[in-house]
Amino acid sequence: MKLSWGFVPTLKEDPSDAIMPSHKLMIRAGLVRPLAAGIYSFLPLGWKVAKKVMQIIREEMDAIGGQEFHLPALNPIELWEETERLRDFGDVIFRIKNRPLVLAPTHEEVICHIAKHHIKSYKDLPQIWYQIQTKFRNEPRPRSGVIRGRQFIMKDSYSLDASWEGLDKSYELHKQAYIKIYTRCGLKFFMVGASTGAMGGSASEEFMVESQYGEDTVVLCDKCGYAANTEIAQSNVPPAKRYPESQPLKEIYTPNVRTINELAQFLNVPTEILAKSLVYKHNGQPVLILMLGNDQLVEAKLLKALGGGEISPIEPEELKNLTGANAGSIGPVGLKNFKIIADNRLKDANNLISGANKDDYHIANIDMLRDVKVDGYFDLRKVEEGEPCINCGNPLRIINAIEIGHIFKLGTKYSEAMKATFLDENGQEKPIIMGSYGIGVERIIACHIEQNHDENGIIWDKSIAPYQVHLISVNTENPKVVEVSDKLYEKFNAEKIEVIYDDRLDVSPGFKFKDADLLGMPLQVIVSERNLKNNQIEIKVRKTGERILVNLEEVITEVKKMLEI
RNA sequence: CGGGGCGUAGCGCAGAUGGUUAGCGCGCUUGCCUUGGGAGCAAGAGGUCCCCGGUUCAAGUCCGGGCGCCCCGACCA
Repeated sequence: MKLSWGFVPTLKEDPSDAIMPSHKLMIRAGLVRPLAAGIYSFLPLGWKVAKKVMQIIREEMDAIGGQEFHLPALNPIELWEETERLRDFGDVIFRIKNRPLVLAPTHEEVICHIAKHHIKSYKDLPQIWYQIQTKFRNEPRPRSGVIRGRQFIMKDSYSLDASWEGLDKSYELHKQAYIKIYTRCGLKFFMVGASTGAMGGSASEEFMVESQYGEDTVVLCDKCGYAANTEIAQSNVPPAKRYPESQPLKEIYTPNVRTINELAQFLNVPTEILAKSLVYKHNGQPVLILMLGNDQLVEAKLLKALGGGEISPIEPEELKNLTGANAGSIGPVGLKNFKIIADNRLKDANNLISGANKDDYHIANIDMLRDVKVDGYFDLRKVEEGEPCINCGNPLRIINAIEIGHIFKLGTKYSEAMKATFLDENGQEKPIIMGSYGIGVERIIACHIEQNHDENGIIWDKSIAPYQVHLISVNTENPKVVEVSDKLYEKFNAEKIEVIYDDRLDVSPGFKFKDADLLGMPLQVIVSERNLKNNQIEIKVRKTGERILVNLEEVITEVKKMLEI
């Protein structure tokens, strides 16, 4: 491609509303343009990168026996009612106004629909079906350029198995394929245990890229390798104590004390004997949640403990009506018509202090066994930096990360709901056992740029660079330079080396160099008057800045060597 | 969905207390000139000042409403 006619609109200045380097650079280098919030147009250069990423994904999915589909983005709304996900997704699902259709945010339903009609026997299994397709999600807040959009490209695949062992195998195949895909795309990444969320299922893992801009927080142990999303992460923090003797309950006057810290200070006691009460509504019913001290509640854990459904913090007014007290004075003792669950750290503890359900009063010496009717203990707390690792005791680290892939063992949630069954060896009807696996294509591109850029621009890995070579002619007033450059361009093309050629006659050398660094092709081949005098051509490595001079006749050979092709 | 910010030329922005013909840099067009790190000179083109309504002799500017975009939070399959 020649820049004299190619559409590569580069920008000298950063777009004002971009924060992340990848967002700025994708726009400045002419890869994408915003159309609306969370909606981007891919321009030729960006689309070329996307196609390379998709090709890598395709090759690795094919290698594990995946079969590529192309499923419709428009789905009948009934399909989504069958699995109740129309309700579960809520406003996130785009609905079509003039037909009973929705824009699919993912494709478990369609896969099940096909499987239901065509998978009849255990002999038809296993299957791995995948597609690379545009997904639609009405995100409440798109952000970070292409990283969270309302429309995005996703590789989604689905495994269909006759047994749980089969699912394990399909899951493992995907895990290995994903490792290869991200490695080939030149990403530094890691895996964490993750929450299955509303997708359901028994287990899931996420592929993560460390980034200060990441929307996820993950807990890492540098010693034993423990890694988990904070949505499920646990640590080895000590539980609250159980003293030999439980003191009698005692009401204490605590004027204007609202928070745990204020309470600890007011009573001059450690936070480890204080039980914090939170009230949520679960499917419309109030639930009291007891946490130790200043422990933070993880809503994903709470949702899991409650078995799914809808949860939200209770409104202050309703809280007052139900308990007679305001937040800050709520407690488990004497509370009626509330489901009460507690964090594991509080199990069997005694001599605790919590709210009295009366403003400005707390109750001391609460014994979880004697005074509280607990409906269950669960891990509900957020792990904090420096707490001992659950496996080895080493202090844990907490970092932000961007999720670039997620793999789920779904089980039979969808096949049961949609009656996608098969006959097993004994002629018994069984639901198909499913797995679901996703990769965000734009996120791979954005994360690659996050990890590979400098103050001048992008530094592409050759595996997904739009072009391998950026050919530059400087001193175009010299006909010899133009002639040699043109010939080199033809030669690169003949040799099937992808080349973008800055053949513009009216652009100064400095401008071309800046553009080349911004676009970030792995090698720059520079044809100039001063080097041509000695029959030499300059090759610059974008990543290292290293420059070498080679004889004109050796350029192609040298470039091939440097690109290892 | 809560909180904050912004909306003026393709992009980045300036336009106190309302007051002529709305500016600046970059980019764009034409000409001259220039060619190793985003050159220079000259002449140009380009505007629904986000939209609707109001106040006023007069609104980019003040008031009301709406829309859009960004950021923080909530949510995130």
